[in-house]
Amino acid sequence: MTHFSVDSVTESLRQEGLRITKNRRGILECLFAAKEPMSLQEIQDSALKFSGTKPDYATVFRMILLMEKLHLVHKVNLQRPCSYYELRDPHKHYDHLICKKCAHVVLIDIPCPIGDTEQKLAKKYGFSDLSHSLEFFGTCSQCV
Amino acid sequence: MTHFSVDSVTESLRQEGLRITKNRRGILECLFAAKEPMSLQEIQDSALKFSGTKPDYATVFRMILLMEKLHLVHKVNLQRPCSYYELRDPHKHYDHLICKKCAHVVLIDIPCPIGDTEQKLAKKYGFSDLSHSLEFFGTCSQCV
DNA sequence: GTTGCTGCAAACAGTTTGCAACAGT
DNA sequence: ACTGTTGCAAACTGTTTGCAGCAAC
Repeated sequence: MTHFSVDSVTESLRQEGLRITKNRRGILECLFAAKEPMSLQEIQDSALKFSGTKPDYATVFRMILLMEKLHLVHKVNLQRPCSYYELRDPHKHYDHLICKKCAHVVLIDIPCPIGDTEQKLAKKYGFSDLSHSLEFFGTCSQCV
Repeated sequence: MTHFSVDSVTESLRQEGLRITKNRRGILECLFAAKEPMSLQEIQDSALKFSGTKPDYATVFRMILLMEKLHLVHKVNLQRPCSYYELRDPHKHYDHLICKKCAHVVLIDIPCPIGDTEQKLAKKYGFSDLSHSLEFFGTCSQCV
């Protein structure tokens, strides 16, 4: 199993029969360089820095859609008007801490507190195949 | 402290200097009758059954906006194209379990698994005034 | 009577699509 | 050469606002 990187994702895309264009490489590189989830707009602007050409908004949209279907990218609910996306290594778990004032997003790295709750819920409510989305909101030290 | 009900909320609104119109009463009644979070569209349609007149979409929008500001209503992230809202008794806690197939929403009534995680996070990341939003997704027994 | 509420209709913003030209394989 | 990808521009959808007439207080 390879390390989750621009190259490994490129390889996954190629396996799907997809073409690796300058645009797509740029988008991938900017996603891997990102420190926080990005909007399509931000990805578009940032991709320019990586590939030298600014992909069309629709191109970014279609690329992200594609990656979402392949579970390489995930939509994060930041309670803002547009959608934000981040790469997801399928072997890791992600929860967020979001500042309500400056909108700064921190990836939490304490053990996920959900633990065996999912199994309890599955049993109690007759659901299967459970997953969850957990976001914390608060005020960061800069904004107090 | 009064029971959370159409009347208690009506009273809160009145205290804010707001007028209680037929529209507003209808919207309140339909929210209290709701078993799941509702979209503005659904609220508009349902209010008709309660007050006899169908409020304009903009009226529903402004009423919900108002109630959101007063923390009487909360937006729920169901990962669908439009927003969904539910009443919130300020003294209760709400987490959801959502079926990915039929979109059925269940309010969870097990103790919230987040427990003291918020305090830990506050300490570790220097955040204050923490809250969270937690949604579980899965497949309900009808949809397996 | 005053002031807030409502319906209407138009403006907005983010998202999504169709299509002809283009580029990766 | 073939077929997937791109940019452009337009269509869509949900959200938000301005305003004149109406209704609660």
